[in-house]
Amino acid sequence: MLKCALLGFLKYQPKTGYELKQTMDQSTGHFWHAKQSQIYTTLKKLEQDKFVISHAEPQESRPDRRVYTITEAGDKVLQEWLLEPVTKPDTTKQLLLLKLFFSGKLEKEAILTQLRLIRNLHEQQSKLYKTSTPDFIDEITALQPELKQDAHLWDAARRFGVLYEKMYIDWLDETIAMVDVEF
Amino acid sequence: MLKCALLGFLKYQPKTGYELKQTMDQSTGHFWHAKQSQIYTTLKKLEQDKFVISHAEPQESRPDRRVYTITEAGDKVLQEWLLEPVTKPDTTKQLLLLKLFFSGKLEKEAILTQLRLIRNLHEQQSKLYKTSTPDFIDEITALQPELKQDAHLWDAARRFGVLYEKMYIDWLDETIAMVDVEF
DNA sequence: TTTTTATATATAATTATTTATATATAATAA
DNA sequence: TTATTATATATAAATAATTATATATAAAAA
Repeated sequence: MLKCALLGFLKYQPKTGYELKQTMDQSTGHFWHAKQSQIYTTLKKLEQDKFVISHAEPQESRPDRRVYTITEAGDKVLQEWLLEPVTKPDTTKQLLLLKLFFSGKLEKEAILTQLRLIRNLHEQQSKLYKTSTPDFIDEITALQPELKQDAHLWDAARRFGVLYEKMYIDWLDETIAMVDVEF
Repeated sequence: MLKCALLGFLKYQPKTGYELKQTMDQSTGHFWHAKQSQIYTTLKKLEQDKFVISHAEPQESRPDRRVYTITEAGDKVLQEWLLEPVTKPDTTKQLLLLKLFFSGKLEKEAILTQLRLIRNLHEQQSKLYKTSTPDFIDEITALQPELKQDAHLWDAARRFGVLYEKMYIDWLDETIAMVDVEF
């Protein structure tokens, strides 16, 4: 799937591995991420498959930038992947839920400490999504009107993050209250 | 992490790989899962590490059952893992969000089809969580009063599933309406 | 002035996970 | 009666992902 994600970004414009890592972290980071090493190795595979081509751009006093460009074949697999229906809900792995599930014999304070720590993390995460929707879409549309629909979908993904963090914090508060009463 | 999950289950009682797979699917399935093959190979590693021991139970006309029991060393690592704080929110991978993110150039109907399909899946998933909380806890507590706290935590995990599915469907409805207007 | 951050790429080693396959039988459902 | 589901374990092969490491320089911050 990372292959398709990288093709998706390269469809907008050619990029280096370094730039792809940053773009991912800043845009899809909250629902799709990859380590730097995985991005570089996946770009190599994509080039072997002829879905991207690369060229080196020399720089003074730094390693060459290797810029990747999507090919027609790459564009085709991207398009096919986008149209392929998603047939099952994602099975996410939630470390906190897993630990909590087995924590019945822990002391009350150990559980509450765990929950409060995670609450802080989600509180912080929640703040990252504060930009308001209309502003964001207006800004993009003013500069690049051809990206209007893209901007709406990017914002939908952001809104997912907003709702998710709100839900998570609500659940934590409910759960903290429950542990406080029942343990 | 699967290692710790398996130890967590074996702490309650000895189990076979087959039973662990079923127990996982039915309990932690919505926030932690594993394929059968991974469970069997992980059990082997756990036995090499002396965190579990196994013995074969002969059966007529079927392969022997291999029953795994947690050891003292295994119990210790489980305990340590449970107390270790979770230091970052889980970075989940959401295939639908990833596709949607790159779908700005697709036709309106292609996007709506994708979103409606997923909505059905989450609608179904949502129904799996309907059991009411007090009933569930009462039932377990009546039979095994020593599991009262465990039952409360298991139910907290279930409630997470309920809230998550509700949030997801709300977001899908919002997003479907947006695509309907803007595309 | 020393450390950190940012710019840039790359590989090795390990761990985690999935997919596919093999074997074998009994009970149940179509 | 035929196909599927449930019971049971196990390995091979492939893919995905993480962790660690190496190299090199400039700018900015502590």
